[in-house]
Amino acid sequence: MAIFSKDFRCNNCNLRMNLFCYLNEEQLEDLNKDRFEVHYNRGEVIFKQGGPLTHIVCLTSGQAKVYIEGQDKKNMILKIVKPTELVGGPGFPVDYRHHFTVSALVESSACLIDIHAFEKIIKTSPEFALEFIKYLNLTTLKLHDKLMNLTHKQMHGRIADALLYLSNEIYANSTFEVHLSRQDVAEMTAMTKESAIRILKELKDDNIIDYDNNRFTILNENALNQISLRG
Amino acid sequence: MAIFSKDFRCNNCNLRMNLFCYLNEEQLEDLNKDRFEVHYNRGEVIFKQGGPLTHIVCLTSGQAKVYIEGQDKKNMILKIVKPTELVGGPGFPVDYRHHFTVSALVESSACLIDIHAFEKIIKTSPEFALEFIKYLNLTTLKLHDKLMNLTHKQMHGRIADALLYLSNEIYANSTFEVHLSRQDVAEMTAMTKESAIRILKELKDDNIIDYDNNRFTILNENALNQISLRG
DNA sequence: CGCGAGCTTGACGTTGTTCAACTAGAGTGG
DNA sequence: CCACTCTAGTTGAACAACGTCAAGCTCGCG
Repeated sequence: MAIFSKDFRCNNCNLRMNLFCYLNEEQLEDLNKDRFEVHYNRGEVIFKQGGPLTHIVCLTSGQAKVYIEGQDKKNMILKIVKPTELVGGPGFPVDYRHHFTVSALVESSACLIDIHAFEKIIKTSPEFALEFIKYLNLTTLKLHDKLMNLTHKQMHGRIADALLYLSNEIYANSTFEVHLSRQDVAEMTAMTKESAIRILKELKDDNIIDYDNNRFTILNENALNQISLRG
Repeated sequence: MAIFSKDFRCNNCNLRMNLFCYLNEEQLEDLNKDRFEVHYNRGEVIFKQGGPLTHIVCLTSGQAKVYIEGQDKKNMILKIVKPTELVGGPGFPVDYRHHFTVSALVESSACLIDIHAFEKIIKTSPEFALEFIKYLNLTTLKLHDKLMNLTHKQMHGRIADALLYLSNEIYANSTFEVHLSRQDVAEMTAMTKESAIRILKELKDDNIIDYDNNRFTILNENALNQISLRG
């Protein structure tokens, strides 16, 4: 893969996040020194909740799930990330620890940027800092949405949200094959896997969606939107 | 109040948030030009969800509630703010609109800083920018907590959380008089006011808390912590 | 062929909401 | 001063939503 070639550098990286377009050549060159690529197999942990936040991660290929590990195996999937999304970690610069776990859903690779180099860039590029603040606030807005949806909607609405999220934001297609287990779907929607299965089946019986194993098709997006809205 | 005196300026403001200690005299002087105080009566809206984000607000006296207005009057109180907390608004610099409403729970006053002046400070002071990022990430971490608590705990645990929050973080006292209605308590804990009332009564019957009207006393903090942990 | 992991289904009990009724206190107008 | 109304608080009963538990299923793999 080109990304692993010897003369590959941030400057000519076409996988770099749009956030980094606020940096000049020199800054990118600087950044290039303190980054490296890592390859992950399916299921492998990219970074772990509670572990030290030494690098900012930018997914360059594959797909990963970001989740908080609660007590009694009660996890909560915050989002799915795809290239070339940054996975910062809110521990920066609070306690320099990770507050969620990220694990690869498929074979993936990621660009790891040294946290101090990242901090230096923020300090030297005000435009970058502002853009990073924008990114953080966007994340907060999505969290607000998630909070409202998960606490105020009942299961049908929550499953509808999850399906629309996958279809629209992750796969950009009404048919898609997920790399998530039923348990994962449950952890996205704050319910038990049994409930998730039941609601999915109901939606299938009502001809709103169809699926076979992990291959889903949204047959009636309007109906799904209605269910999402009604809660 | 001294804060309204004519020669009152950011430089000698003892109400200024610790965030601003990263600014020098000149920057504070600059900031001083683009700020002003506003006084609010109980119940008045300081800024409104959906409205334009023209100023960053820093509460200088009183107390306010920050809440998202959902459909069908299903609101969610995100937090209570007290002096001298900043209430930024995640719309900055995303869409320059407010994404939650802030209203005064008691007579309050706030320092309103022009959003462009604030943006300018971020661009001119890297230390301030980094500190602001830290503040944003702390907010995100608290949101994660809230998300986990509200989705994975049942009502007793959620009420316990709310009481501990008020006692420890807002009033710093085991006895406190809230300016919240039962409906507000319900909106903090994502349940109906009937349920909130029932759980509060149960806790009172079990001698874990006591209350008369809006004056609460935590009698057995250990028990409350246990309830919070058990979910 | 047997094993284990993930998936599925049904029965059942618990949790939490809804609805309706009742109470207390604060304001309002005659 | 007394109705009257309005709002917030409270309670109980009925009901729906959701989780738990247990059983059976499928499929890939050794």
